[in-house]
Amino acid sequence: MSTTEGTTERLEDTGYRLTAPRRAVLEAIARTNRPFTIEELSERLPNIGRATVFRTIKLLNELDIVCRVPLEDGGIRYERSRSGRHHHHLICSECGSVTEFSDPTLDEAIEQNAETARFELDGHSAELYGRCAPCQRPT
Amino acid sequence: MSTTEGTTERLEDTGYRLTAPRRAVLEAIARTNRPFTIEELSERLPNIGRATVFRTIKLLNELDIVCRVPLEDGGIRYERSRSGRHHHHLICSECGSVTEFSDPTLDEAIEQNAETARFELDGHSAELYGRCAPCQRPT
DNA sequence: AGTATCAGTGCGACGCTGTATCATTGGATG
DNA sequence: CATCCAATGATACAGCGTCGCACTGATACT
Repeated sequence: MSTTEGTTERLEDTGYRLTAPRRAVLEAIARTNRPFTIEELSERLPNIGRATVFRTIKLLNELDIVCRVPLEDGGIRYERSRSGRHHHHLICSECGSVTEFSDPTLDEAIEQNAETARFELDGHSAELYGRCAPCQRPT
Repeated sequence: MSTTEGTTERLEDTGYRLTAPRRAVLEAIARTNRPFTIEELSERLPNIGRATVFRTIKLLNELDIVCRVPLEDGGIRYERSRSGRHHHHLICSECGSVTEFSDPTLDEAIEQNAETARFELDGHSAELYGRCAPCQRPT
């Protein structure tokens, strides 16, 4: 729910319009607790054009309200960003759950490598694939 | 050139057939020094079916002979893997060059995070985006 | 060497994900 | 409440990759 709250002002402050479709997308996302594809989201919003859903998610991604989650197989899902800031993902291949984490040590290791290579770092991504704790229980 | 050499046996040893199209793809890759898209590769091999190029690259990727390079914009390029083993990428958004690097410290930081979250790690990816040293020269 | 077998190929159709176009609509502002 | 232009919806399109299927040719067996 806090997703919808703080966000409406975010949109306005950034000069974007708060329209009915955008509100609908935000609400749909707030009601979701698992990573979703655009297609899934679009199906749950039959009155909203597919293109608009794509456009809205792209926008929300730029505003760090949702984040892109690249899967191991090359697929893409999205999830509402809990922290709203830079982070990495633990992606469970069993149940599909995605957990965010931040780690200064990890970020520093990345920066260190860039520096060594005299590489001017703009951004980076790091995804961890495997099985989350609940999914490790014996079958 | 070493790409073609060691690889032919790799294919045979793994039970795959060494066919003319696969040889052609390997040679084309050996002649390339920059990351490529399948489409580019396919254009350079007009006698080889597009599907076959896809299939071959998929195979070579599994054998760690080429590696997938996910770009910042979501696009995918491939590059022949120099090390043939686990590594990360420095991806220049200016010239598109891709540099491999390995760093035990980085890998360890990743493993540490997985452990903390009681996450059973299968694999991970880390991509660094920015500008390589030559591209930082004043315009 | 001759032949049988089936992995690999080529072609074209298809599917999925995302974007472009463009006429229409409806928020924000004064 | 009138104006303006960002945003929308519908649809066509583009890119990337896979599928299905008939054919071929590399490998193994005799």
